[in-house]
Amino acid sequence: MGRPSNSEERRQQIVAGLLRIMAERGYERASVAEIARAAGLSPGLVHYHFKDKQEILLTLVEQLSARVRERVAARLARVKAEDARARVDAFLEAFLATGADADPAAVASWVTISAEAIQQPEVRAIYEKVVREDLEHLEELVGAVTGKRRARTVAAGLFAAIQGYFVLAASVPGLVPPGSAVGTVKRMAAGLLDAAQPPEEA
Amino acid sequence: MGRPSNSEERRQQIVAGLLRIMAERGYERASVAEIARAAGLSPGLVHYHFKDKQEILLTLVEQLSARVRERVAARLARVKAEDARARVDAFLEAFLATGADADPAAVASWVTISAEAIQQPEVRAIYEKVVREDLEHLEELVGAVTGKRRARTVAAGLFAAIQGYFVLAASVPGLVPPGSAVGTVKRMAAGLLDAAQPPEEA
Amino acid sequence: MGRPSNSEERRQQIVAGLLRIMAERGYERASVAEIARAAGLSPGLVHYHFKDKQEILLTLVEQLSARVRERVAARLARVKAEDARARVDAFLEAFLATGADADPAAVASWVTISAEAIQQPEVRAIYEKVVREDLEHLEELVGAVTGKRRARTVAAGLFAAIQGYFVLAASVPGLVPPGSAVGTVKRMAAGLLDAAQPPEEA
Amino acid sequence: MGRPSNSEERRQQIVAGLLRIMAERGYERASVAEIARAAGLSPGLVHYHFKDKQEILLTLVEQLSARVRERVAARLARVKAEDARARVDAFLEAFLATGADADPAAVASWVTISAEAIQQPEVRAIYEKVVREDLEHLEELVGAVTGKRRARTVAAGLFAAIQGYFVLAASVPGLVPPGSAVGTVKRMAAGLLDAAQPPEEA
DNA sequence: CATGAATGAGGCTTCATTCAT
DNA sequence: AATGAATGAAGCCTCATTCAT
Repeated sequence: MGRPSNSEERRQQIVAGLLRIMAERGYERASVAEIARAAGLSPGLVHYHFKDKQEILLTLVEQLSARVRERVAARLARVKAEDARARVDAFLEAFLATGADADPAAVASWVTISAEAIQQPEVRAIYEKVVREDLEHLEELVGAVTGKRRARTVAAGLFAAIQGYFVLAASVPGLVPPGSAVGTVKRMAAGLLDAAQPPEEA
Repeated sequence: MGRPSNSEERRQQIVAGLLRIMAERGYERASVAEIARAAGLSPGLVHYHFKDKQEILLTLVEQLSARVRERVAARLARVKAEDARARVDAFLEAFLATGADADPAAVASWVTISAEAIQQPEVRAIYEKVVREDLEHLEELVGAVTGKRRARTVAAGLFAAIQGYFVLAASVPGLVPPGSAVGTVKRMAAGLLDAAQPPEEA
Repeated sequence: MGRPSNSEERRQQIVAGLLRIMAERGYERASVAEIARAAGLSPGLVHYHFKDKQEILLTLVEQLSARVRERVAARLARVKAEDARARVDAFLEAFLATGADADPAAVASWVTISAEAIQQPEVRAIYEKVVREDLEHLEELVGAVTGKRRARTVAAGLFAAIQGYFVLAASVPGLVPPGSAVGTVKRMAAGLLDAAQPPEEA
Repeated sequence: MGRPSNSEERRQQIVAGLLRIMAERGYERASVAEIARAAGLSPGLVHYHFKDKQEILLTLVEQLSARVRERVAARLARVKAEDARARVDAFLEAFLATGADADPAAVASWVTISAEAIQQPEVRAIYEKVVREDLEHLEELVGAVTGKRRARTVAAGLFAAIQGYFVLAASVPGLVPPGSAVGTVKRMAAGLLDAAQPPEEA
C-alpha cells in the first residue's frame, strides 16, 4: 500500500496561494510560479494537482461560495424559523458583517472573480451558478415576508447592494464608512419590505 | 508647414478600441495589437500616441466618467432646483436608466476597471478620484433632503447598489429583471430618505 | 533663387545632439528622436540631412578628430621647430591637457566610438583612419628624437596611454588623480626617450 | 528526489555565449536569442537562469576579472617576494602577455564593457569595483618600489597604458606591433620607477 | 526645408505548461 | 508525489526609417 494521498491538502494550499496572490495582483498577473511559492510548493507540482491555472480559479470560486454559505447557515440557525423578517437580516449580516470588513483578501478576490466571469465562459458558468443559488436563497427568505410578489426584484436589489459594497470596499479602501454597510443594507431591506408598498412600476 | 496634428482623433480611436476589446476580453487579455486592429491602426502607432497600455486605460476611465456625468447633468437640468427629492432620483436614473441596460460594453469595461483598480495603483488613483467625486455629488443631493445627518452613509449605500447592479448585469446577463434596477434603487432611496428614520445604530 | 542652404548648420546641430546623447546613453541607445530633440529639430529632419543614423556617427568621429588636431597644431605652433623633444610633449598635452579633464562628453563619446569601432566595419574604417593618422603624426615627432628606431613602438605606447586615460576618466570618474595624466605620460615619454636605452627585447 | 541543479553550468554556458556574441556585435546588438543560440539553449531558458540581460553582463565582468587575477597570482607566485621590481613587471605581464594577444574575444568584450560602464550605472558599479581593486593591487606593488610617494600616480599611468593597449588592439587590429605592448609598458615602468625621479609636479 | 504621423520589424521578458529525473 | 529545468508562444514596447502634407 502506498502512502496516504495528500492531494486534497495540496489542492487546498494551492487554492489558498491563488487567493493570496490574486488579491494583490489579479488573476492574469498571478503567475503559476508565484502561486506555487505562496503555497510553499514547487511550480511543477501545481500542474500535478490541477489541470491548468483556470481549474484553480474555479475551485477557489466554489470555496469562497461554500465559506459564505456556512456563515449564512450559522446565522440562520440562530434565528427563529418563523421570524421571516429576521431571517432576511441574518442573510445580509452573513455577507456583510464579516465579509467586507474582516477578510479583505477574500473580498478583493471575489471582485476580481466577478470581472473574470464577464470574460471567461467557464468562470462565468460557475460564478453564475453560485450567484443564482445565493440569490434564490435570498429570494426565498424575502418571499417569506412579502409573498412571491416582488421577491425577485427586492432580493436582486439587496444582493446588488452587497456586491456593490464589495466592489467599493476592495477598490477604494476607506470610502465606505467602516461598519456602515450592514446597517444600511438592512435599512434598505426595511424600506423595501416593511414600508407601505409603493405601487409596482411598469 | 508640416502636418496638422490628429493626435486627439487617434487617441479617441484607440481608447474606443480598448473599450471594445476590454469588454469582451478584459484588460490584461486585450493585447495592444488587438486594440490597434480594433481601432484600424498599426500596432506601432498606439505607442506613438500613448506612453504605454496603461495610459490608454487611464484615459478610458476618465472618458467613461465624463460620459456619465454628462448624463447626470442632463437629467438634473430637467428637474426643478428646489425639488431635492427628485434630484436624487435623477442622479440614480442617470446611472442606471441608460447605463446598465443600454451600453453593455461600457458597463463591462467599468466593472473590469473596478477590479483593475484593486491591483494597479495608478488605476486606483484615478478610479478613486472619479468615484469619490460622483459619490460626493450624490451625497450633496442626499444631504439636501436629509440634512447632513447620514447623508454620507445613505449616499454610499445607493452608490453601492448602483455598482452592484453593474457587476451583476455584466457578469450574469439575465439575472437582473430588465428595467428593474432603477425602480428598485429609487425605492431604496425612498426607504432611506422618506420613511420615519430608524435610530442610528452604533 | 531659393533660400540659402542651412544644411551645414543643421548637420552641425544634429552631430552635436548625437555627441550629447551618446555621452550619456551610448550609441545604440541614442534614438534618432532623442538626438533630434537634443538638437532642437524634428525627427524627420534628421533623415533629410543624414542618410541614416550611422552617418551621423561617422561625421562625429571626423569632427572629434578635427578638433583634437586643431589643438595639436595650436600647441605645436608655440614650440620651436627644432626642439624635437618639446614637440612630443606638445602633442601629449594637446590630447590630455584639455581633453580628459575639460570635455567629459567628448571623452565619453570617444570611448564609446572606440568600442563601436570594434563591431561596425564602417565605424572601424574611419576610426582606424584617424587613429592611424594621429599615431603616425606622433611617430614622426618621436622619430625626430630617437631616429626611426623604435619610433613606432614608443609612439604606440604613448598613444595607448592616452587612450587608456580616456577610458579610465570616462568609465570611473575620480579614479585618475585630476591633472596627473599629462604629467605622467610626459614622464613616460621621458623614460622612453631620454633614458639610456635598454636593449630591444625579442 | 527531484532533479539535480545544473544552474551553475547553464549560467556558465550563457555567459560564454554573451562573451562570444558581444565580442563581435557589442552588448546592445547581442540579442538574447543569439546569446541563447551561441550557448546551445532555448531563448526562454536564459531568463530562467538570469533575471535579465544585464545580469549576464555583470556576471561576465566578474568572470573576466577573476580570470585576469588568476593570471596575476600565477605570475606573482613565480617571483621572489622580495623582488619588488620584478613583481611590478609580473603584474604587467599578466595583463598584457597573454591578454591582448591571446584572447581577442575577451579583450574586445572588456573594451565594450568599459564603454557600457559609462552609461549603465549598474555596470559602472561593478566595473569600478574591479578596476579599483586591480589598480590598488598594482599601486601596492609599485609602492613597494617607490614608497608611497607617487605610487598612485605611477600605478594609474601604467594601468591606463594597459587599458589603452586593449582598446587599440581591439579596435584597430594590426596597429600595435605584435608583442610590443608588454615590453613597452615595462619600459614605461622602468622610466617611472628606476630613473632618477623628477620632482613631483603640483 | 520642415513637420510629425505612420509603419513594421525586432528586442526583452513573462509565463503556462511539459518533462526528465 | 515531487522537483525544477526546459520550451515556445506571445506580449509590450522601442525605434530607424519613410512619407504625406
